[in-house]
Amino acid sequence: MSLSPVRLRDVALAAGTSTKTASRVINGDARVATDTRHRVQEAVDQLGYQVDLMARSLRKGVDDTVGIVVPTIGDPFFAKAIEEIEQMALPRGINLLVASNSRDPKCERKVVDGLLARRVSGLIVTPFSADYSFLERVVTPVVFLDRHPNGMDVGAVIVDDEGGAYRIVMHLASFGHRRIALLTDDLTIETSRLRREGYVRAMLELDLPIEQEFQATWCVDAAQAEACTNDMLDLDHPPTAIFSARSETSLGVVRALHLRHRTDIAFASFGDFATADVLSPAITVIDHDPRTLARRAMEMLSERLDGAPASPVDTIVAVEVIARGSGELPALRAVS
Amino acid sequence: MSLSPVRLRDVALAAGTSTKTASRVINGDARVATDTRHRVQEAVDQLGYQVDLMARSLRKGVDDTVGIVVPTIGDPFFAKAIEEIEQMALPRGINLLVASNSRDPKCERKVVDGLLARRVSGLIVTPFSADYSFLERVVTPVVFLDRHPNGMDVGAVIVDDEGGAYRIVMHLASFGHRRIALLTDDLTIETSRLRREGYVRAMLELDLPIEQEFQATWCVDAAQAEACTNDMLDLDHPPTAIFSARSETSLGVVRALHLRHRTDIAFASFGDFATADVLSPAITVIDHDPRTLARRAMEMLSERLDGAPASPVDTIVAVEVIARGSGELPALRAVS
DNA sequence: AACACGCGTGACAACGATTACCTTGACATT
DNA sequence: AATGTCAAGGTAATCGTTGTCACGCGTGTT
Repeated sequence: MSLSPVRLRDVALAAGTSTKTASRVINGDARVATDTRHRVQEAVDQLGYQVDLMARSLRKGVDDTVGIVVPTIGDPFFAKAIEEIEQMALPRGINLLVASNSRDPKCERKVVDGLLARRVSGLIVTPFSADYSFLERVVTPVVFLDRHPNGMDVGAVIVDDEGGAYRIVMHLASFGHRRIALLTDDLTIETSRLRREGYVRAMLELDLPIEQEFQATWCVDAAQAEACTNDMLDLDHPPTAIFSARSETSLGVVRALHLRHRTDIAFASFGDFATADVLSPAITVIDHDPRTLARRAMEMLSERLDGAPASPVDTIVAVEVIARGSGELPALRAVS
Repeated sequence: MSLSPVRLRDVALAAGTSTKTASRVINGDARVATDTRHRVQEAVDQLGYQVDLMARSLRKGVDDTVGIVVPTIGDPFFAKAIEEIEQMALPRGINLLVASNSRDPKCERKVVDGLLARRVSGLIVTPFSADYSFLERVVTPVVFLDRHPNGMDVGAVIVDDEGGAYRIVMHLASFGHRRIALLTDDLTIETSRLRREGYVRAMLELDLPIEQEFQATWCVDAAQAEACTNDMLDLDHPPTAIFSARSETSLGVVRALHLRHRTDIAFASFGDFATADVLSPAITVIDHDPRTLARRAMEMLSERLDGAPASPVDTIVAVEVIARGSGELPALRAVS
């Protein structure tokens, strides 16, 4: 029935000690006589004993496990982040519980509660749009990744969304573009909102009009982004440059431009993607590496696990523009 | 200290029952009077009680958790597979422990042992190259995904690697190619080996020579694939068509071809990738959907959890060739 | 000589839920 | 009326490990 019928008591019996002493050996407690330690070690090896982590966790009150919640696991950005965190956790003997909130606020709370009920020692969460204030009453350390939670005033590990967007729009404009379109995901998502703010700031500073027709602010996937791009290009006065605020939507834009053979439209993407440098023209992007973000988050969580208090200050990861060609296409002289 | 100071005894106390009855209500046992059930329910809601899953798991002997082990989490193929499994597990209240074996046989055993020590109720494993015979003595159900384990004679959920590779090579040949190169990952990996076998079968059947110079059989990443492609193209008699047996390596091939502006070389990839249909020419691929594979694996695991015995028979998922252009480029007349 | 102290160790009680087993009373059956 | 059946609920043991406390012993201190 049992996974392995070998219990600590069996080890203790074989070594001729009490379970407590065997436990000490296993936990590397220094206060054990060398020869006793030896006998226990031998019994462990011979019997093939393995701790029952469930029992350990119950006794200790926490589980050596970190939970991570992201909107979608399949998104390459989050997949890479998960990978990085797993790599950092593994050597410390920490396991990773992965869950997605499925971009659904209802699901979101349930998923986090489920992880907490499992007594994870810590949590890394990319919030979607649920209210997270309930976490204030929870002692489990939580680090927020990529966005701030609603209803909670706490620091997060984020990238410079606003600044990056601002810079890339300025970049596009420096090639003569005045009609710059914006594609974003759902604006209730903080990253989308901030990137839009960067876009707006740049446009205002440049004294360029923010046309309603050039604002596609609800593209949740590549297909929608493609449709929106097509719509914009069909306008009487279409944009000459496009800024897509997310890798996923960028795929849609690229697809639309490609199918229409519009190699004259300038394009820049917030977020790199696999073949961005191989397309013709190669895609200019703002690189924001999920691994860096993840690493910072895990470091912060480790500190919290060691007792550091939650910081109200953000950790902001810088981003950089990678010019590859698509963002440097000049604006053609206006037709009108 | 505790996550939530509310224990089952508190609920029982508030409802005026024994913990046993409260437990019955929580576990949906029918043998509870409606009004008692009501009182307990109320106490649960009011106190905000949540089961301690650690305690439950210790008592029950298993944890409502499924572990998944893949070579690399960041690989889009496995990321999608993980996503699918998580989506299937969530509604059943099953959590997902994700771990990677880091393509390292030493790590592999440790990772699986760690998950078993956690008393997961089941395991889905994409084996790398460790010996898995130790699992024969383990009662936890394990389903193998994408490959068979070494040292164990058991069914797995796999795709038709050999057949798919065979078909795509025949496809390339039907456009006049005789000099067809092969790029694979490490051949100790079953998928790589089988895809190579499909290639070999096709070549033999077509009576085409299998040139050593056209076999790059150790491309673990895109960079190596790119280098190998460049080497081949620099040969005196380079290939006119290339078959890459893995998405990751395909990215390298695409990069090499693109940078050399070689739009004359035919190319096909085992495994689709994000912008394959947007490149010029668009990339012909063998589509093998990670979600389908994952779904089958999870279904099989569910059956095993319900007591079904391990099947020695494979579940083979069919694959299909998606012709997009790059694989239909004709062979130019030989120069010699 | 009395005392405190550190060390190695073990007995025992948690941790919080489930489960095997038991009691009780209501009702049906003979 | 006696008995059997079954629903509803309780008691105490238990899952495997670790923390608390106490013990015996040798040593250095006063």
